[in-house]
Amino acid sequence: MNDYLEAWDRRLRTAGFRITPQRQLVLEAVTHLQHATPEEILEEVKITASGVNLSTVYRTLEVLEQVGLVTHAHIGHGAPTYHVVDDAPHIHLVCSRCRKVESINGDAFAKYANSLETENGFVVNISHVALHGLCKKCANEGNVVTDHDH
Amino acid sequence: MNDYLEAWDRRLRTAGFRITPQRQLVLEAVTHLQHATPEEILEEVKITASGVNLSTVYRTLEVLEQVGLVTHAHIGHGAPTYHVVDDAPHIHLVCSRCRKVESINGDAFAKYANSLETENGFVVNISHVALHGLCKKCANEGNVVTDHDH
DNA sequence: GTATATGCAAAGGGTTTGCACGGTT
DNA sequence: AACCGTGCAAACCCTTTGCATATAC
Repeated sequence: MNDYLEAWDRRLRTAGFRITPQRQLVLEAVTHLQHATPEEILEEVKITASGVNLSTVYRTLEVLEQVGLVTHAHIGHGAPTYHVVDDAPHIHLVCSRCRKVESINGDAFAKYANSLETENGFVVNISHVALHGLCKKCANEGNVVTDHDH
Repeated sequence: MNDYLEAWDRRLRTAGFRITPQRQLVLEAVTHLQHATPEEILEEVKITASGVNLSTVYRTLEVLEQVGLVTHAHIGHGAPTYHVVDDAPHIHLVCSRCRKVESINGDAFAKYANSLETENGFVVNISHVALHGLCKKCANEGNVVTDHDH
């Protein structure tokens, strides 16, 4: 583990939140699943604690995000996906045609983000970035960028 | 005007779609409003044709996007915003704290996008890009990246 | 003991869909 | 005349909210 997870409870406490089994389980589920929607997180949590409610998952994710333990990105049409903040910084490439999602190293993007910060003062949340377009395979097959996506 | 708008009806026709008043009005509304949600587009369209239905706007936007006349980006929590494709390429910076949206020139981003294409084969739809983070003002004021946003 | 967190159920926003009618080709 | 596009209404998914109960502190 690492500082983030060792100290998850301290993070919550120092921000004035209470420690509950639900919060622990949701955080563990996000950590374990890597990129999961609230619904998927609920299913994971229910394996251990079947009584947990979806609205609790939503409220918990909001809290965990507030204290910086998790973040989310918008991939695909529907629900956002959550992941723990200390994952290796990465960005998401979402194919508008085949819907496949790739996670790629965020270092190159970070350079662009830094120039943005220097020139515009805007600080990008890199973990949140999802770029839409055509993956290698689809770009080679077709040409019209349909992009019905998300 | 320009090629895109002069030929909007040909674009549709050659793709096998029919020309209808609704499609013309929706395209005009998107052009005029610049970054508008389906709901906002409907209101604009209704000024001229009060009988038009929301579902028609959705279906029409899908068609217009398929033939490459419009595209959309995800800004804020809720509905996506649509804009015409021949707008000067730009990307959106969405502040997670104050919710303000800036549109900035997309040239610098395009360089990063090109490197992505070279190295990963992924072709980014630049008009679709929305980067989330903290705007200059909010970055200077606070520090915790809350990012409740969408 | 008190304030916060949870479960439940209902409501809400945004989007999609089935169907019959009307309009474009 | 044939087919596509539209309006309408219902259904759908995802998310939020009010309230009473339970729980962490």
